[in-house]
Formats: sequence, C-alpha cells, structure tokens
Amino acid sequence: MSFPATASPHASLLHPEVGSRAAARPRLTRSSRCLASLAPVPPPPPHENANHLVQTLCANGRLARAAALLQGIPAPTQRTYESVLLAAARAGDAALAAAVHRRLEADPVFRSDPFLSTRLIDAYAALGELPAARQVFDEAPVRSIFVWNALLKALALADHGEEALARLADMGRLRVPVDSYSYAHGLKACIAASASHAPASALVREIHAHAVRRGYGLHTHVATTLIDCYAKLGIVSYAERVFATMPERNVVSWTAMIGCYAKNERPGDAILLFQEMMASDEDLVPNSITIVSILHACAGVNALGQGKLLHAYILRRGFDSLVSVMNALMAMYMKCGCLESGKHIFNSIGHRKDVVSWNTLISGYGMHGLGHEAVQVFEDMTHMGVSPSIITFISVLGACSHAGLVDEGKRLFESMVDYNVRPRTEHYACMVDLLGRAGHLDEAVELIQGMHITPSPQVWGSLLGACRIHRHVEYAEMACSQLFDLEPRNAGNYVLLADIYARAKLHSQVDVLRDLLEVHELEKVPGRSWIEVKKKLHMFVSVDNKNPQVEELQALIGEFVTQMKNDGYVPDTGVVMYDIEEEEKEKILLGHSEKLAVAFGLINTGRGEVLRISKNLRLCEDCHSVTKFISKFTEREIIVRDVNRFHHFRDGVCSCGDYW
DNA sequence: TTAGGGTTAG
Repeated sequence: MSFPATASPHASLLHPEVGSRAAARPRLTRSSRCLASLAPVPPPPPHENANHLVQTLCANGRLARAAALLQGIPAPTQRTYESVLLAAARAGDAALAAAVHRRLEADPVFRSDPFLSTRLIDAYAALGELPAARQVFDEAPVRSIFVWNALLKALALADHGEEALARLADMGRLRVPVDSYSYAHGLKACIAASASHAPASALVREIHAHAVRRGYGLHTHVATTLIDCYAKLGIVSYAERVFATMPERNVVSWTAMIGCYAKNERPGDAILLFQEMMASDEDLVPNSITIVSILHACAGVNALGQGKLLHAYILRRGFDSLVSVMNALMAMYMKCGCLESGKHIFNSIGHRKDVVSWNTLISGYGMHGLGHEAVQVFEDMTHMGVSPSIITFISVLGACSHAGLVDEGKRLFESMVDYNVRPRTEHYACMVDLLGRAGHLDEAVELIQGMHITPSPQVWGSLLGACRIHRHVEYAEMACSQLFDLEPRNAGNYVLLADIYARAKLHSQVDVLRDLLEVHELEKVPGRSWIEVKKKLHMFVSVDNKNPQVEELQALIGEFVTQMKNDGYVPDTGVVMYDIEEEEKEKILLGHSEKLAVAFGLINTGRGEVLRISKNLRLCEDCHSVTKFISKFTEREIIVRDVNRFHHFRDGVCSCGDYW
C-alpha cells in the first residue's frame, strides 16, 4: 500500500521537525500514530546499514556471507556480534564462532565487553568447544556474574562437575557474589559429572549446604533443581524434604517432584501428588510436561482408569497437538495392555510422528511378544526415511528376544552399521539375552568375548538370566565373577546364582551365598504388584504380614492350589531361598504379591471383568503356573505386565508361550 | 543477558 504523505491532513505531524513549534504540537491521536509509523525514514549511515545486513543474513541462515561481511565492517555493534554468535551456535559452526572471537579481540570498543564474553562462552559451550570457552573466561578483562555463570553452564554441559564446583569455590574466595543461577548450573554440573572422582551425591550435598548458608536454599529455581538432582540420584527423601520446605511452588516445582517419584519407581506416589496438586488451592494448571510425567506414572502402575481421564483432559485442552504428549499417551495405553488403543493414537499422530513415536510402537509390540509386528514397524519406519536411533535398535532387538526371533535379531544387529548406529553395551545386552534365552549360550559367551567395548553389568546380567533358564552353572559362575565385582551391592545377582545352585542341588554353595547376603546386609528388592479396581489403585507387597487382608487373599489362592495339586501340580519352591521347611516355603509362595493382587481382583470385580496387574520384578514360575490355572478355572482374562513384558493369561494359556 | 520439570529401551 502506498501512502500519499504530502496529501495527508496530518502532514505536519508526520514530519514534526518540519512543523512549526515542537512545544505547540497537539497530542497524537491513534490514527495519526499509525500513520507516523508508515512515514519514510531517512536512510541510515553506511556502517549501520552493514550492521543491519549482517544481522538479517544471520536471521536467514546465510552465515558464510555474514561472516565475510563481519570482517570488513569498520564498527560492528554489540548486537551484530551477538547475532553472528547465536547463529553460529544454532548452525553448529565452530569455525564461525572462532572467527567472531578473533574479530572481537581486534575490536578496541568491545574486546572487554562482558556481555559479549558471555555470549562467546555460551556459543563455544553449545558447540562443544569447552577449551575455547575456558579460554574466553580466562582472558576476559571484565568478569561479570554473567560471565561466571556462563562458564559454570559450559562446564555443566561438558560434564565437568568437579571443575564447576572448584569455580564456585573460586567465586567465594574472590568475593564474587554467587547468585541463584550459579547454584542451578553448579548442581546440574554435579549430576552430569561422569568423569568425576567424587560421587555426584557428595557434590550435590556440598552445593546444597553452600546454597543454604547463603540463603539460596529455598529459592524456587535452586530448590527445583535440587529436587531434580536428588531425584536423579535416587535420594527421594531429600527431594521430599526440599519440596516440603519450599515457601513458593509453581508448576515446574510440582512437576519436578512428581517426576522424582515417577523416576524412582514410586509411580503410585507420583499419581497421589498429582491429585494433590489438582486439588490444591494454589491454582495450578498442569502443562504438557506435567501430563507426560503423570502418564508415565500411570503406565508404571497400570492405572488405566487414571490414564483415560488424562486422555480426555488432553483432548479438552488441546494437548493432542503435541507429539510428546501423544507419545506418552500411546506408551501409557500399551503398557496398560491396550495395544489397539496405542496403535490408534499412533495413527492419529499422522505425519507429525517422530522417532520416539516409532520406538514406542516397536517396543509396545515387543512387550506383548509380537516380534514379527515389531520388525515390520521397523521396516516401515526405515522405508519412510526415518533414521533409527540407538533406542530403536534396543527396542527392536528386545522385541526379537521376547519372541525368540534369533535370526531376525542377528540380521538387525548386523545392519546397525548401515544406519550409522554403533552397537553399544545395551545392544550387546539385548543380543546376549536373545541368544541366551533361546538356549544358544555358547554363542552368547562368544559374542561377549568378542566385544570391542567393555561388557557392562547388563551384558553379564543377561547371561546370568539365561543361565537360570537353562540351568547352566558354569557360565553363571563366569557371569557372577564379573557381576560381584561390578555390582557388589546388587542382591539380585546373588539371588539368581543361589537359585541356579539350588536347582542343581549344590546346597553348600547356596548357604555360602545366603551368608554373603547377610554379611553384606543386602536385601532382596521386595516384590510389588499393583491392580486398579474401580479407578482406585491397590498395591501388594510380597510376604506382607502387616496387611490384615492378606490372610483372606492367601486362603483363596490356597483353594486354587489345592485344586491344582489334584491335577499333579507341585509348587515351585526352588525360588524360595530361605532354609525352612517345604510347607513354610509353600506359604511364602502363596504370599507373592502378584497372587495377592489376582485374588484381590477376583473378589472385588464383576464376573468376566479383565484383571490388569503390573509388577516390579520378573514373574516367577510358580505365579505363572498358578495364574494360568486361575484364568481357566475362573474363566477370567488376566493381563500381567512384569518388569520385562506382558503375560496375557486366557483359558489356562499364557501369550508368552512359557518363553520369558 | 543467564536458570528449574517430560516422552521411547534394557
């Protein structure tokens, strides 16, 4: 639209400098202000023009041209330097950042500017150039708090926890006032510290104590970061304490605490806290991250009813436009046993699917023992040009393992190199599991011995698990000789080996292991099972003498067992490690949490209703046999998700085909 | 100028 400036009745307002007297200027009306913005602006001097051009080129991603121009400008502005640095970081162009650095050093106006030192450190950090970021800091003539904080952030990003802590200490010594940003970065650095000599928890506690001394312990951002740190370290009680003492909480802090429970295998508490948040007077509205976390928690305890309520909320609030939310929703349905609903969500995402969506579908099929379908989804994904990730291969190899697809798994493992995904220990663990479960133990051991990287505890753990299935004492001892070194406090390894010895009738060795457990005060992770009845979640713990309902539930299971014994069933007491009478062992078996959850479901639901149970450990053989029987005897469909996969019991048969 | 929470696997 062209504008006839001279014909305007407000001509004198458009060019006030041409008007009569500034003091007599009438007040601008709304329409005249609009007109003023359209007025021609005098051309800027040439150097301003050049600065503007560089900034525009950066915004449009034309970095080579911007870089060339920057070198020739006589007086770049602060804004121009900033634009090029941000663009270099965005484009992953370290050479460009270095070029700006050199230009800046030759600039007498800005070479001491702390703002640009901050931006330079940020850019180098984002580009993974920690030495260069350090150099900028070391040579910075003026170190404002922003420059210090940028360095801490750079160190955190590069997993240099101890160095970040040392810098924080420097700040104290040099009397640089530490602020909330410094603490937040310092805390993150501790968690990310992989090469650190000190345990991350000690570092976090040190910074925590420091923050408290300086009066920052209750600052919202610092406290939220603390909650997340303790969550990642698995120290839930500390996170709870921080959360409880926060004077001000917002969604982010509630979400961090919910996430803490979800991450630390306390999904039930995550859901309770979410309900508390919704009921609180603080006018808190869950956002997409809260929803994703809580969906994850629902999946963890099979809380399908809660999950469906969230689904409705997602649709009502328009969160279905976010792929991350839909991925979490899909995962929730599939982990709660509703494969069809999960597939429906997957399809509804349409062209917005990302690699996580595909991975979720693949692992969903895997969990349900549908290996061929999982492999097919993998093929579809790659045909559509989606690059498989590290997790894609873990998922699809896991699916092959659950379904016993040895040749398919081997083919996929070998194809990883074609997709530029280098096999990691996780993939080897999947392969050892796949080969081992299928009884190819020699091949599994050969694979471990030929690994180009050090086998992780998961790799040896897969071998040990396979040895338990196939009763192979020698390889089990080989795996444990490594595992006892690598994970001396993991009671599960001792228990598995004891089980293998017990079944091989090597009782003296069982005694040795039991003593070891006692001496080192190691405890088995108690078995827990969850069942949702009428949208309320119920948890059962194995061998729970405190719950008054347990006796009634055990009695019911006992009746089924009596029936089964008539058909020749013998309780599988091999899983009970205690040195007690056979009868006592049978009683312990009756108290397994999964059986209690089944009995509770039978009593409290209507005839024909499907029972959905989840469990924190692998299903034991005895529970598997008993559940098969109950499904037939009571004509009930029972879906149990153990730590690895689904077992779909119907009419006395399990979908895993007794292969798990 | 800067900062805090999330999804897929084993």
